[in-house]
Amino acid sequence: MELKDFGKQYIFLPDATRGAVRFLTTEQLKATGTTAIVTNTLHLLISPGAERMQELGGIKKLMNWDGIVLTDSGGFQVFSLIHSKKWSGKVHENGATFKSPLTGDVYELTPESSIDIQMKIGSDILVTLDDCRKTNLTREEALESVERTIEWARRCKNHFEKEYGGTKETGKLLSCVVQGANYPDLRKRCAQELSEMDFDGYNFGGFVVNNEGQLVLDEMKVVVDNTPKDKFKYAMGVGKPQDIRNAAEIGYKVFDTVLVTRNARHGTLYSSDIEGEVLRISNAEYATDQRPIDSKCDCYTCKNHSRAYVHQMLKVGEATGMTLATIHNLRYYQRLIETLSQPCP
RNA sequence: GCAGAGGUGGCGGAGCGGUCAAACGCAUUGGACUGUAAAUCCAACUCCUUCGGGAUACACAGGUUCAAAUCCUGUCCUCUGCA
Repeated sequence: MELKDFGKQYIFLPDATRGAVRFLTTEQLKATGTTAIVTNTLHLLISPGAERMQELGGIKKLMNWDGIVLTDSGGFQVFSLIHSKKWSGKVHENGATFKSPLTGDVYELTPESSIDIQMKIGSDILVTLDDCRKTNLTREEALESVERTIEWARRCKNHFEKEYGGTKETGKLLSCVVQGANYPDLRKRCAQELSEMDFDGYNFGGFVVNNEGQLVLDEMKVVVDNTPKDKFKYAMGVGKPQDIRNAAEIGYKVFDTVLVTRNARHGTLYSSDIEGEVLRISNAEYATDQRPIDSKCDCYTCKNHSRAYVHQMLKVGEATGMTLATIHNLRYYQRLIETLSQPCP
């Protein structure tokens, strides 16, 4: 697929946060039908570091990956690690300053440095640094987040264009993140102001589900309605299979979620044989089940192994169990994406 | 046979007079996970219950005490050392 066509069709990107989809080789990843992945700026910054990534020829060479790479900006980590005080650091007007829990080294993530790092990683699709926060924000907090996100997006774009020549020179795409929490007017304002800056894609940021676990479709729709029709819409972190279907219906084309791979490792698999499509492989009932996880699935796991085998391998903590489960879930998601592309009968 | 040490929930293992249905691990059984600090986390795990409790329980049988898994006596069993 040509990069310029990214997001014209539905696409699901697994998270290869640190340069690998956990428990999978690049070859196994390709075999699931995956054509694009997400890696993370902040994780790769901490290890192996931006300079080292560049020295090694970038993520694609390192992974031997010939598909598309999208780098998340680190905005979400700013939220989940620094705002939540899991890492020591602080968020300020200029970005975030924080200490690596690994080495104690102090890092400064700014809109400009985020772009620099993403360039050094060798990303195809960059994401602007955003000020992501928890749910249930007060209006003031949400407003501050929106204003900062817009300002940082502006700085990212300026830097990307001045320093690297922008999309024209690099052939890379730059997408931005829309914040605004659950305030539709703030979402709208954020979407409109970002649209004026003309990005290649618009990503729905913040938390995608409410406290009840329901996808925030209304907020998501505001963003679709207030961003350019011809640019891709990326629902970051979405989601459960049904959430992806619902988001697709209102106009989102690009998806990623940790659920697919994390659930696999934790024994929550997907199967069209099961009502509700969730199969908890660790449950006792599968200990002697000789059937494949999903009778309609064409993945390596389903073609070669039984539910009982995956159950047993996961139960005893064999890495192979994680691998087989991850392969299946990823393939399930890729097939889900294929069905979205087909017109409803 | 003699001398030590010891027998606690499915397993390992704390507790050594009251706050013990008994820490903690493991196993088991459910559940959660949504831009990955996650091969993680949560819950249940003697029986009954109208969820307030109730009844049995720490090898077995007695005993001391207001009160025993904890102290005493006997029985059975296990391990280590010496013959």
